[in-house]
Amino acid sequence: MLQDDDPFGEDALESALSELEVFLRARRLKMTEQRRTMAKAALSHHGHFTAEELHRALGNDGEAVSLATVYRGLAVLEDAALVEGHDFADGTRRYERAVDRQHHDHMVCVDCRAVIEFTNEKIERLQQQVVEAHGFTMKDHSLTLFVRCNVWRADGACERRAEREARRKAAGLG
Amino acid sequence: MLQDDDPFGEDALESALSELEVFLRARRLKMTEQRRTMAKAALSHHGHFTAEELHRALGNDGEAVSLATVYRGLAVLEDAALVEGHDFADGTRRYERAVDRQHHDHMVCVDCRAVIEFTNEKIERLQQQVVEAHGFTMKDHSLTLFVRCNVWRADGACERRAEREARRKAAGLG
DNA sequence: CTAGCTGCAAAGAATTTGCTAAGTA
DNA sequence: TACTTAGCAAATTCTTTGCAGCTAG
Repeated sequence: MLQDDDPFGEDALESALSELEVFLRARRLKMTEQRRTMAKAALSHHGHFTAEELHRALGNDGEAVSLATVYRGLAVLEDAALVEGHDFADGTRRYERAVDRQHHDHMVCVDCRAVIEFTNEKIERLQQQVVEAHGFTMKDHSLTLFVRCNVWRADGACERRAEREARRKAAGLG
Repeated sequence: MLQDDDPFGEDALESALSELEVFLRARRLKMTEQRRTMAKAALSHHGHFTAEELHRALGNDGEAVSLATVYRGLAVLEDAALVEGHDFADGTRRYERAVDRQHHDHMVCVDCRAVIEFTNEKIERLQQQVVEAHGFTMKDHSLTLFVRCNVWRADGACERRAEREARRKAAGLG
């Protein structure tokens, strides 16, 4: 799931890593092998990933980092703004690279859980206006559109849909 | 937390309950004392509440419903569109009445966790346009603006802020 | 050296589920 | 009566934490 192709560039990665070092130094935290490994993997990955997935990916590379450390490390990387965490209302937090990326929002397919990104400047501006109109300060915002991506109708890409519905039905509740 | 004043009206509540009955009948589910009790409490409550809170509220009224049943019941009420569930990224699902209410989005204060509602037609329309432009079907959407409501500066209403920060600091990562 | 880190196993919080008695249509 | 529920407790899932030894600065 985490891929080796680098949509980011060797140099960009290097610069992000030194950003991380600056961040760590500023709070007397340490640059460890694990943090470096995780940062590299997280930044090179394109798309969203969970703690569990990052953990598995590192395990496969023979660069194993314990799951607890992955959770702690992701918190650090998020604080350092190298990654961004999202809550897509399915009980599992998802992350994505936050450096060298423009801001965007998400659509999540309720069938197959695919995540589609989009940007809309007008919406951004309107959000800011709403917050200001109340006299508040915007710290963050999260816009997620839950959609049916309809892909399954064409080529079965939403195959997980069937699974999930079967599971749900079997579990009772109608 | 759940209050007895009814911002909803006796008759509106009755009509919502029969809506629920129709929903249940349509899927051969049963109208039980617990479901009726929960529906009443949930609908009469104004503002957001958690499963835990609803459970406690019913317990206090001497109308005890087990926590498991509250969870299952909220799922039914949500399916029946009597309540709406939200995920404000703090690990606990929150609900609110969904009948006789216009759609709205939320601002959540990152300091005191206060929830402020707002509506913005323009944003709604733009969201719909985005989804359509991709050929998807909108099933739901969730827009949450995380803000600093600044109230604490004036009157201390955001006092929980201090608590939370202390806890966070004590928990390490700091 | 020494504060901070890691791995491990255990703890936690929120939510879900299996099972059996009980209730509804 | 037949099928859906409720309550309870155990199980799950994701995430956090305590602790003892390890490591970077």
